[in-house]
Amino acid sequence: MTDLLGDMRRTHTCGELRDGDVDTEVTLMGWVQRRRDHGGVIFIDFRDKTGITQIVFNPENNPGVHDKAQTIRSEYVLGVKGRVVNRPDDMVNPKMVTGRIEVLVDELKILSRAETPAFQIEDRIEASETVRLKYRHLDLRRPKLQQNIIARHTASRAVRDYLNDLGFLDIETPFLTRSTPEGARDYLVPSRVNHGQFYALPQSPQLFKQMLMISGFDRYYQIVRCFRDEDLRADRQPEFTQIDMEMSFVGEDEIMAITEGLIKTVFKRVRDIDLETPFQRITYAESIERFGIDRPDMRFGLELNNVSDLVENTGFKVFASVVKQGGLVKAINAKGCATFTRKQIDELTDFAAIYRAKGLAWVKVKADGTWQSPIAKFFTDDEKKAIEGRLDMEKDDIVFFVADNPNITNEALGQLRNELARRLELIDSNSYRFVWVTHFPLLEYDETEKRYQALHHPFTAPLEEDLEKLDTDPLSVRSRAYDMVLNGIEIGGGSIRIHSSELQERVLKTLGIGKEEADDKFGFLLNALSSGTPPHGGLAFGFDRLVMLLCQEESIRDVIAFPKTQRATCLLTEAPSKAAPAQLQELSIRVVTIEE
RNA sequence: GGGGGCGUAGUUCAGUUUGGUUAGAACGCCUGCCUGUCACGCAGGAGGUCGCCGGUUCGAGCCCGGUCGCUCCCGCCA
Repeated sequence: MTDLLGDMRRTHTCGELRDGDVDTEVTLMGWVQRRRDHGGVIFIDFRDKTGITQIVFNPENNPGVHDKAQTIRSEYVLGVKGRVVNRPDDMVNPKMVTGRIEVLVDELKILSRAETPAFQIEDRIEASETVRLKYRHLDLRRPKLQQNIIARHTASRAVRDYLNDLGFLDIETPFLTRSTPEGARDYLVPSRVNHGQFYALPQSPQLFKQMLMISGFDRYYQIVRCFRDEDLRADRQPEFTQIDMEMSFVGEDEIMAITEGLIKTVFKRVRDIDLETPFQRITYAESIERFGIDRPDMRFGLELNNVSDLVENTGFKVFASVVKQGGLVKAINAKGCATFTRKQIDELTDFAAIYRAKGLAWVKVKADGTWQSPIAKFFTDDEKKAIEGRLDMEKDDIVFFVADNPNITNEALGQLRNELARRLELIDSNSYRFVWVTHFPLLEYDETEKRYQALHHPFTAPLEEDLEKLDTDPLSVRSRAYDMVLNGIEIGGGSIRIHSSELQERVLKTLGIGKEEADDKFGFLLNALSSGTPPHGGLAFGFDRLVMLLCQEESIRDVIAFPKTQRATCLLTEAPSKAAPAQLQELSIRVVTIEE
């Protein structure tokens, strides 16, 4: 079985032959998609990553080859040599781009036999995620996944071309690095030569890229793997890829312009879609006010309205008491949806409850303009009139209210807005609406740890004009952070960084990180910051998410060649696995079970 | 850590509400026939630890308890 290939070499791919190739002698290599044996003539759909060409074995043409072809089964790997011929006029297959031709085979090499695959290699075949991940090598043969992986490559290449042309340098940063206390849980790697000590895999190259700016590299990028040991989602994997960028001597406007150009280039190259730039910008405060969440889907309306001031003294105690305790009452008007049934309203109430809303009040406007609602009796005519005016309520509308603390009201109603849009089919899946969300708060208060935390990360610069409030009213300080949001999904985020060691120490102090701890954990950064640091900032895109949206997939697993399951395992390799005792011995590690 | 969905032939599923003879269908697979199909067709056939463990029962795919796996979501995570 040595050198089955012999001197046979591929001359064409399975997706490229057309009318113009008729009478050409060609050699194709690929996999058997499907075999149709008519007793006499045998047809095979012959597949490689570029497409499918029908190859034909005719006993009149070559009896020996035809006999051999009878043993061929699905997923066998073949090399075939033959002549491109036109199909008879009434046998053209308009569904295939190669459907006007076929290859009449003279020479056949069975390069590899194959067990019957666990599932058929076709896009229309539905296999469970378990089966697909266990046989990932087969799943990856399906045309859709092949297109996704190729689109990923095209996107990656477009990014590199674009940034290289703008003078960005691709610089690698360490994977074996230091644990940082802020942010997500780290993946740890034990050190053999330093017993009892651990590296952390990077959650992002944040500090290294800032160090590179301090070193004078000006413009840096990297398409880089990052690691976070947190629970998974459809759009979250424990290892994921970022387009990581950083620039010196720039402000928000230059970073946004360059990254808009980047996204424009990627959409053009991968999907041939022309995006309009610059993208719309709104502040965080405006986003929360109008959409309830910081990643608004701009493809539809259904905006939120604050009615707190109108119901502060209403007879409906739930609303009044929420407002008096500093909460918010906000509402959405679903125009013309008074036809919603009790069941539909209950479903929406359950939906809001996922986001901790304790209830979902509603009002239908009847044909005569009066309210149909369990809470109608609590409102005076003046109050009703004021609410109707604020929400533009007309007959056949239904309005939903959430009353709670600001976080819950905004989140629950913002999510309800998305859900209503899905149910009402207001979303055009072919539309791409980008928006920058700017001026995020610098800090948030962590109730469980009783301290402030950086919303973005501790190196984000505060807005100059808010600096004075850092000590007096830290939560009102806005930052120079920005997110790029596409169709309600955050695809990238970044900020202008702090470039003075004094300000950095001050922010760390506000975060409850004292001088000693700061020196221990970020000493190298503070030291570097005081050695001549250019103003700088950057941004990182979630590359997997971006490709997912480009490929119109629902899960990033479908744009990652070898993804992990929700329990962070790999069904193909069965990672993670136990370490051999000798390995643990070398690392000076003993595994014990700690009772909770 | 919590909530929802799923787990039955190689694959996708039905069957579980109301426990009862030999667990079905489609696709795939195997054999035979078939010279123009392209989701080829026709005839026949093989194929099952009903995820796993335990319990209830004369009897469990079906009821109960536990457990494992896949998945969606909340928390967590940018």
